[in-house]
Amino acid sequence: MEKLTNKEVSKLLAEFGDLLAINGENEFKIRAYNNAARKIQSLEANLSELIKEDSLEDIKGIGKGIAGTIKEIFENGFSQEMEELKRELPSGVLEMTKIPNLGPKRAHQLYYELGLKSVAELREALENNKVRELKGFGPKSEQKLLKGLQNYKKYVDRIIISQAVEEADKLINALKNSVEEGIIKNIEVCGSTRRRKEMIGDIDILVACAAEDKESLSKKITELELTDEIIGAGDKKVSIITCDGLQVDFRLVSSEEFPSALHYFTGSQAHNVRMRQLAKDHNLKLNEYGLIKNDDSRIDIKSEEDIFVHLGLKYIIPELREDSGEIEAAAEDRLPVSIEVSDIKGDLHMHSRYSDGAFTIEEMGEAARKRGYSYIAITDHSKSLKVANGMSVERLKKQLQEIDEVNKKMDGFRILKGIEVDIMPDGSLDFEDEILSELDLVIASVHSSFAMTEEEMTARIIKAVKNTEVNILAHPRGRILGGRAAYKVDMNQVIEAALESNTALEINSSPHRLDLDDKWSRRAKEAGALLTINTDAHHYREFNDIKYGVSVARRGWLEKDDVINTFDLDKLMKFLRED
DNA sequence: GCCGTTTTCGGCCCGACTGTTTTCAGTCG
Repeated sequence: MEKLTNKEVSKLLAEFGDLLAINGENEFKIRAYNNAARKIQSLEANLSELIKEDSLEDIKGIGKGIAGTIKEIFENGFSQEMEELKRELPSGVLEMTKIPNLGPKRAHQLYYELGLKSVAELREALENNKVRELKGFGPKSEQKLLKGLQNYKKYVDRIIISQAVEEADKLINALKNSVEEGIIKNIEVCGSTRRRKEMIGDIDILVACAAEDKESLSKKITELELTDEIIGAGDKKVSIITCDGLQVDFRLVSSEEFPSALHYFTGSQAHNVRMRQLAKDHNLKLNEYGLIKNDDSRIDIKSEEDIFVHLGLKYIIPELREDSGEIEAAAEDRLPVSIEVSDIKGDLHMHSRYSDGAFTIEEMGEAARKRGYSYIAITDHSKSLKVANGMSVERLKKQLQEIDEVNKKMDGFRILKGIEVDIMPDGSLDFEDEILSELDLVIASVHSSFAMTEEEMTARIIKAVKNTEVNILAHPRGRILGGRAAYKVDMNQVIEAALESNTALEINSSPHRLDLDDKWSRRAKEAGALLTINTDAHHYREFNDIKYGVSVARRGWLEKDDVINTFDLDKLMKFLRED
């Protein structure tokens, strides 16, 4: 049977939790399942390995019961208890809980008191005013649910991080422009956007202002041109849906509360739960308004960092706040010294007009030099990638001459001769080794025949990685966010091969790829492999995407020395010349 | 269901907003 992925198991556990909730089970039991689902989702190791080692119960939050359920799901593809629950509850009831403002309790009521088994039946009951007769429902609930029913599928599911950052900037500027200067004391995007997750579900914006301005500011938010629908609006919290179908939550606090609100609102939820427990252990209470002692007096908090310090921790950057070991590491002073954009000395993956780029070699070089880089590599596509105007041997040789010419004009800056060579289905490369050996740097990547078995694809990629001419494996898993799933490949084996053959694994900074992702980057580092963060730019504007790649690296616990393009030119060349 | 430098039983993060209520439950983050 096909192995289930961590993600699929996580989804099943969460679904189990939802089913239990609809059935009115103990809320802490439900929480345990949801907690376990989150743990599995953010797990680095592969579940099948943990099952083999019988070490599931080592994960905090997973005990005998849930470990048993996971094993059962793995062996049989389903859990007996879950199937029984599903038999009791039609799938439409679970679907109902996806409608805004309709949770498990009310779904339970609708099913057991009105016998509603599907979203369609719910709609009919709402239209016939049947629902308002239930206890706890009324005419307003009826209207809200009808509206939610229209929209619940229309809303955007998730957007990529770059879109979220742009959208947040737009909203922040729009709000700033709608009020007098000085009203907004501080404003910051929080949530998963601040943690720089690769995909974002909704946007959270924190605003500091004076108490007397809260009401008018709340009103301003609901009146923004970008606001399509108001979900809720109080003087502390406003939730809207934008014209693009994106949910945005605003929180309004005082300047004094801003640091603790910033921490709270940045999350992740799992990180916050741990931090609040930790506060409790210190006989304190942590919430969005501050760190509060038992006698209700506040501890003076000037910055987010102060919160960590008061709880005996080193400062944890937002990218690491996922409850994946950062709190323990902060307590023991072994957090990584996270890599920063300013550590990057050059970009080793980009395209010029020789293939599918928009600019000449000189234009790309000049733009990179202006950015403050000390080197770049021009890495156009090889011949078989016809859709991207892949180069023949002759054009490659012409390009090498041109790079020599341009380098003569560049002072204190170097353009490396590179190529992005296709990995053919049999694992061979699209150019002979003899030609590749003339280059400073060879990137290998897969652009065709994605639908191979895991064994075939793994063998294909490992063969390329082990070729001594290859220095970098680009976008190793081939995924396009929101577009194409990663091809099937055993990354653990690829990482081992990269380590043995001194090949760097790329974090491709294109916000559509972000490949490797945070988890695999962390895994690669732990295995001792080296990485490289590049933009794959086809336009020099895309050099700016490097920040997204660096965010992935930060989320993956990477430090400067794990990434070859933080090296100065001499050290980099030494790495490239080693086999 | 999970967990334990006071515990194997009795807790489990904390708060905002809404609608239905007359003090609160449900939903959401």
